[in-house]
Amino acid sequence: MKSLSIKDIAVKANVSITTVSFIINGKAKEKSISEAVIEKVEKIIEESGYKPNQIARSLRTGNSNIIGLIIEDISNSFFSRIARLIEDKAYKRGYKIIYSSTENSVDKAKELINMFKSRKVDAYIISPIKGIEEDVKMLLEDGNPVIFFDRNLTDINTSYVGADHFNASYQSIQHFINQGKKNIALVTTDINVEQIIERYDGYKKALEDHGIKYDEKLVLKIHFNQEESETIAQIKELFDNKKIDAVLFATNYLAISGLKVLKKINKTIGDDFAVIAYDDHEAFELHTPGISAIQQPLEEIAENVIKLILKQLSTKAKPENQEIIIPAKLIIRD
Amino acid sequence: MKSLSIKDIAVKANVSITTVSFIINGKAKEKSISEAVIEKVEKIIEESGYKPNQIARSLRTGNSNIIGLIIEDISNSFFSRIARLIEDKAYKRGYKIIYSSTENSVDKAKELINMFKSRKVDAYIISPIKGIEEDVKMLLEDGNPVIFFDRNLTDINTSYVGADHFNASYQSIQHFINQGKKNIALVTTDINVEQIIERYDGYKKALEDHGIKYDEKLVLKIHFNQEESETIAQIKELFDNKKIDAVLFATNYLAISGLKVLKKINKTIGDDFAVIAYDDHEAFELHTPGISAIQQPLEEIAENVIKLILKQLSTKAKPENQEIIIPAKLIIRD
DNA sequence: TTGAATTAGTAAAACGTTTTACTTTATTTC
DNA sequence: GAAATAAAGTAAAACGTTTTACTAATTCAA
Repeated sequence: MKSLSIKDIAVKANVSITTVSFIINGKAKEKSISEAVIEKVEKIIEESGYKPNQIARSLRTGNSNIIGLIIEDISNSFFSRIARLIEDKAYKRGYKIIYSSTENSVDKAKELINMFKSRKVDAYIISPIKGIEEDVKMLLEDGNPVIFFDRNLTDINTSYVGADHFNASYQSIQHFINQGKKNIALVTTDINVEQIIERYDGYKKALEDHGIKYDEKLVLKIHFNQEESETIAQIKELFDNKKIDAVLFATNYLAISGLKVLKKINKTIGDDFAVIAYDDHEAFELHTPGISAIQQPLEEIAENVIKLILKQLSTKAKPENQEIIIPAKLIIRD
Repeated sequence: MKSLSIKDIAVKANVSITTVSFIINGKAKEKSISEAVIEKVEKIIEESGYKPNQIARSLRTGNSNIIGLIIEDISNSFFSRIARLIEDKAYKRGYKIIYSSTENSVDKAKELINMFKSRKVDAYIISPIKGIEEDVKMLLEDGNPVIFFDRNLTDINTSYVGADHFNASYQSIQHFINQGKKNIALVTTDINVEQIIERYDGYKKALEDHGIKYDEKLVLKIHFNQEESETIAQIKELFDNKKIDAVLFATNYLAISGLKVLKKINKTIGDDFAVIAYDDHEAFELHTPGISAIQQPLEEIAENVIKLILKQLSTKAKPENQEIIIPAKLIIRD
């Protein structure tokens, strides 16, 4: 069964295609279509279950009502929760989301941008990685709304929404120091993105400000794409060989690996060993003892992202770029 | 800057649009375009960075290379992990995924189906809910490939991939009974979907088969969309007021709520109180003691879903419907 | 050497909309 | 009662592709 087209409706109603189109798009009044015709056509549409072909629409109008979302990995709970919030809010405004994961590969990210471009998405929400600067610049030159979130690329001039990673990290370390910790380790990743660097900077600055010497050996940089077993081995080595009384994990999955290590070597978290994780996780609340964590304001990030995007989509003129930095919250658990 | 069209390329190369189209689509040989022309055109395409407009393509060909994925909630790790696996495999075959969450609302699910329909997605992957039967039937009548996963709707005739919920549930209860448990509770949800019913049936049958009387009061059905605080209160009431030595949680988020209750009331899991969760979760591995869980074979589910879809997409004729039921694995943790 | 087959390519229709510019009829204005 | 305006609607172009059916020139076979 072929699906109905606007023409079928026009024939049934014995009016022109144009008239039907005006009615569908709510321009009937303004185009002076009579009340009688409007009713007749609407009835036929209703009864037949006709739905306009969005593809044809997109081709003609040049916009798709689709927003492209490019993230690192949809199976990471940080991203999937943000995605869900964004989807929700976008949906209410008639936009759909089409998403893809980059897996931190520059090539895949570039490919995705191209794919979205050829699909004429109306806007791009990107958690960017280094290496895609040129592609993003082209998008912006072509007048596409682009918003970065979670991570920023400093040499690109577009709006950004993210948490205040530097301060969150700084405060965590300060918290450790206030507890009297002296040998504070950082387990982070080797991916070269701003938000990770900021966490590192916050760590370092907090140590310096409190007169603790920064010791490179207490910083473990885990290679991004490696097997978890290897990560666990590396963290274990750190814990085994260094005198450490506190650790900040720069991502939640690293913290989870770290907790597995602790479980394995039977080290308990308590007065002589403290842990904070960046990005909260259900496992941390349930853990005994509870694991302190830095909670990113997911809802606020999603809210601001979608607000900026919708504003850009509704006004033709590109508004001023904004950098929205939202404080993250340190949740202390016993 | 307007983006390039096939016409621009044709003009630059001084050939017809048709010729360019043939070359783009790899039909040059078969349509006897000379090697020289092919090279010339390819070079121009390469240099100019031209990418065909997928919307125009879709309009003309009637397919979009997009697969619609309709799930309950992308922020649930079961779905987000499946989504990621499906995305991955689809991407390798040139398909993109467009997803949306139904939040278990029939209206939203129907709306999503319509939306996908008007976007002419090539195939539908759906974790269905009761109430959308008619809409799915229409999709099938129109010749759209539709695959259900995780949950089935028995009166709809289409392929399905899912775990063997009945047996997994049965085995869990059997495990409890072998441990000598007598008062085994089930915490489940009130959503009326097959996979949840099967888990319930497995619970009941296992009890009966082992001569334990089924006691309705030990089954707690949690309302789907309620606040977690309420869920926690209800579980707490169950634990407080009933003599229970083992609990099967029918979903991982219920198990998490349940664990929160245990933590709150200071009840420890051990010889006199056992827990199994349906669907594994990182928190369960980390928990002390580890929480036993039923692990659904995510990878295999995704694999089979995409295999069935791609098969349907490559052959015009609709292949035989298949029901692929994959055993789930009970992971015993101490 | 002719007509069939092959090679190399193209013109134009079609996909389903939106939108511009237009027509026709009725009404108002003076 | 003629000119201007309003009301009600429509024809046709355009969006950017793919694809069918065609042409023109060359080669081949007998």
